[in-house]
Amino acid sequence: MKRYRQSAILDLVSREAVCSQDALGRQLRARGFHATQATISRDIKELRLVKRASDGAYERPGAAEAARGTADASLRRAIGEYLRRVDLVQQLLVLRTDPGQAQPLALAIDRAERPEVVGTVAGDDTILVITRHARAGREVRRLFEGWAMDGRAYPRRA
Amino acid sequence: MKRYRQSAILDLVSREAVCSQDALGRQLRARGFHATQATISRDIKELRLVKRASDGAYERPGAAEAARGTADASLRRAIGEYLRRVDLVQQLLVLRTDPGQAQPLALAIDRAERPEVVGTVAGDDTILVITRHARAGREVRRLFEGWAMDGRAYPRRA
DNA sequence: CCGGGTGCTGAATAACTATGCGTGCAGGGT
DNA sequence: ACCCTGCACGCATAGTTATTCAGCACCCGG
Repeated sequence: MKRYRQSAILDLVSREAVCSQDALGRQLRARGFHATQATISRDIKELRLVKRASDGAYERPGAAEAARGTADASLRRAIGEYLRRVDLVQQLLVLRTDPGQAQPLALAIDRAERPEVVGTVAGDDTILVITRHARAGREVRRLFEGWAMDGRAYPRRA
Repeated sequence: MKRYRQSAILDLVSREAVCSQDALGRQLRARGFHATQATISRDIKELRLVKRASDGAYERPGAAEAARGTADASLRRAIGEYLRRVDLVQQLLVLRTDPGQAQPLALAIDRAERPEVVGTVAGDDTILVITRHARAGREVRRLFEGWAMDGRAYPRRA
């Protein structure tokens, strides 16, 4: 029983954002498993799942990295994860992240080696991206803003 | 204030396993920050930290992957994380993991391309590793068992 | 010098998760 | 057959985290 149930948990969690063990319990019931929250807590621990603070969903650690492909896909993912705001001044792009996240995002931008981007300077929560000219800046902004919208569909609690 | 505090949180969390927001609060106080659990909860959410179910510690997602180097180091890490038991029968090594973890571990073993290992077959929580001969099997077992002991030093709650 | 925002925070509390304890159910040995 | 031992589990509850509600500071336009 335990084995099948735990597999079902992995499956459920990979398909959709499940934010509480009770919710998981209900989903499991729909699949024919009956388990209390206590049991699910133990399962989750054994499966070494991780709970994201940002939306409370459970996931397998490294699930994100498995989905990661090229440097470009990586950048896309980093943007979806870290980018908060974008401002454009001529050919200079000012990106804001939550505190401490500027470095990883800047790294992803550098690695993507986009031709329009001349270079980046990153502080703690701000990145300055220098593009070749204002036109390139606008393009990059549009691109980044589009990506930033992508991963925003997690359910919130009521 | 918020910014500095959040940076301190990232720093603390990367240095040692912190399992609760109250504990984090105490550590912060030692560094001169005063914040209630409510504030820390919000910080953790903004920083998008993740809470491991296995030991309750907070971490940055991808912290593990950043620390990852060669395929060998990756294997080492996967073993520390997933391997539960090892049995040896002649040149056949039977590895046990928690449910659903056999596939990722087998993948890591394959990728390491160790010369003693001919191939692997993985189910849900069991991996069969075929080595060239019994001697090679013993070597690999010793190696894996050593690695499996490495990462076992997380603090537990009292 | 006001209102009206906005952002950050603490206190209280609701929501969620972990765990001690007890039960029942195999499997193994005597 | 009977007693161990180990495992899985539920119940109750302790422990941990998220959120709501308010208050305060700051800023900006009138």
